[in-house]
Amino acid sequence: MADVAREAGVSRTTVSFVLNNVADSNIPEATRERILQVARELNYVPNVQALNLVTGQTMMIALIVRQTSEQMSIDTFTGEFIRGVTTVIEAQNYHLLVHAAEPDAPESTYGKLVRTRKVDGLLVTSPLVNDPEVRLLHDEGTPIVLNGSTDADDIPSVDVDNRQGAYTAVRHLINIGHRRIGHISNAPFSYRSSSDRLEGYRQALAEAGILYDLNLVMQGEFTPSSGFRPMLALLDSPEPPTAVFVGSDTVAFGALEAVRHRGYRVPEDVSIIGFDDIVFSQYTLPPLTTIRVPAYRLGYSAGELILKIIQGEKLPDYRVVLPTELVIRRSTVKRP
Amino acid sequence: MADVAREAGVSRTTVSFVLNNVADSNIPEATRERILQVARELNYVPNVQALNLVTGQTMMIALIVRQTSEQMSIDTFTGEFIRGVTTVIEAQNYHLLVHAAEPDAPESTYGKLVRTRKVDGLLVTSPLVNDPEVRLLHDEGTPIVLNGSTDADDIPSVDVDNRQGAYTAVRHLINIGHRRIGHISNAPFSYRSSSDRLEGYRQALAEAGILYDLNLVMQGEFTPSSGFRPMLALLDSPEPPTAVFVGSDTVAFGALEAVRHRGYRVPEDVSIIGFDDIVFSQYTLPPLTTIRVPAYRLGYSAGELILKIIQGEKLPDYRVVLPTELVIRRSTVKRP
DNA sequence: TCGCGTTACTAACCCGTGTCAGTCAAAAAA
DNA sequence: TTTTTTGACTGACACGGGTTAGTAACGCGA
Repeated sequence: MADVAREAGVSRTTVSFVLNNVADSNIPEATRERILQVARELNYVPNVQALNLVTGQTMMIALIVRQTSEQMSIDTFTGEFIRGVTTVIEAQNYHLLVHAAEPDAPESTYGKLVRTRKVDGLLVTSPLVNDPEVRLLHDEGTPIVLNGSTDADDIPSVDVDNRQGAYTAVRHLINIGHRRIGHISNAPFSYRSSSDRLEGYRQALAEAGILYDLNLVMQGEFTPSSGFRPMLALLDSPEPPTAVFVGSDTVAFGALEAVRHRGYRVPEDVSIIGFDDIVFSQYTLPPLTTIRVPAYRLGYSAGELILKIIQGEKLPDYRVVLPTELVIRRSTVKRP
Repeated sequence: MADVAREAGVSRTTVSFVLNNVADSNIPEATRERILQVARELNYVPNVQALNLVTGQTMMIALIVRQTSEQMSIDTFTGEFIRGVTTVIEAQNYHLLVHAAEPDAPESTYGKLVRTRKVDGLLVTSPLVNDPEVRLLHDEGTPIVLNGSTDADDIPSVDVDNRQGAYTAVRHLINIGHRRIGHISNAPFSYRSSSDRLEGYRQALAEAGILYDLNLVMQGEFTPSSGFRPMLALLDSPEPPTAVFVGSDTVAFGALEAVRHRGYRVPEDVSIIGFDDIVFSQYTLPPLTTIRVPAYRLGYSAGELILKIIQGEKLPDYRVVLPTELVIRRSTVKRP
């Protein structure tokens, strides 16, 4: 910038005024043109580091991901989510920093990012949603948005309507004649998403006057293999279900496998409905009926929300809840 | 830092010396202790922006991804790759910036990142590997590592041995008695990965004395649906193959679907082998025989390589080629 | 007592930018 | 003619650190 100033025969201040289009700095058109010309010739590009230093903004938002390698390899959600986030924030000149929080290093691994002024705000994905560090940072005034629901109602978050989605799924099974309906969760019930989905399941049953039977409720944990045993258990129970609501497509793959393993068929012997609608659910045998979760739009919303918070907008409600959608394919069928 | 200096009754310089453990600055233990104590009390954290400005380093590496939303939703590779990269670079205090390059904005969208000093280096994923911008940046001296192979041999890159992997796949089919073997690519043949895999396919055929038949070679494009039609075409041909090597698991899913669609069975009527070994390949019906690509390790290697380049290490060879592994499951079977 | 080498620091400059408070000459108003 | 206003700029400080060159005080040997 100093070079440009020298070359154009003006002060650095003037160059700054011109390049930033500062109002009330009456620079005549001739000078302005000359400066722009020189800047172009000298191939001037501002140093954002210096800019950040003086403005106090980093134009950077961190996405904190805590997943094992195994989870990551299964996960198509995060990719779509990232795409949604970047689409919004890059349009406003922000960038996304992806940070993998180590499961064993319990704290301050990501708090450091904001304390050292590396980023302006934090997007935190679900397993960390109840981390005390999150609470602390939020109370310190750090712009933060959770992806997933917590019990902490005052922290901004973005999530899908899990209860409603589960309700819709089970309602669908009931509508097509099922009364004995099992459930395998997507994750341990300590996760809010799991307990919310369970609640939706129970609500649908209650409305239809079906008794809640604890023997029909099993716990899955993210992976296909975690759906295998629970499904076997359901099939082997004295009074097996005619339909099962699985809280995650990925877990449902293991469940499908288990049904085949016992020599039964989907959907003739058991109907199965999943949750998430990942791409591969179209290609299982049979294609999986499921509840669609708009991963891209969740990311998009999270991006919008964090930007608003960073820019100090006062919003009436900091929580975004997106609707789900029932996608009927071939793994569920009318009970004769 | 000025606060710490004032509180400790020393100059800012001294504080800097102590905090950075500068050699040859003989600060007595007493003073050192006092400064550290005050820094702790005042909860001092350095401002990395300021540090970056003075050191000229940003401790930031960008990963440039160019994928459509649809590709992203299928992709489990990128997630694992990211995990590999962050594992290495965060250990050295670097961070990863993920940038989604718009397919329509052809250039300088990511070059800007390095020119404005936002990042110290670039990791570029495959669709962009032949982008002229890449060439330009490399020639300008930007530290850059490609994920995927190009014809430009002088640019550092990380990739799997595509030719060898394909060779192994087809060799496997030949070993179990197949002679009429089709191929559906993972991507258009303009992609280096596709043409390399095709080459491996041809090499295996040639070695076994099998004539290369162009009618048996089809083109896929990333998605399951792009594997559907080509497979139908192969099945409907006058002399259909008894086995097909598909250049991508994802595309293979569509192929499996096509086989069922025509009322045939895998592997009894056609054997199918994929490429990538994504998690879901274990859960197709039948589970897919495939070639494993170490996504995490590719990311890890890419991270190591870019750090070495940034730190100015002169390496004999800037190209990393990782081996693949044959994973035999149930979609391939001995030809009677 | 003087000179010199250590020890324990510090003043001042630099990185690349934004921005406020002036400055100076020319034009307009009194 | 003198004063005021306007136009066109610029000097200097700030952001939060790293670093080089230098200095004051002290101890020690001659």
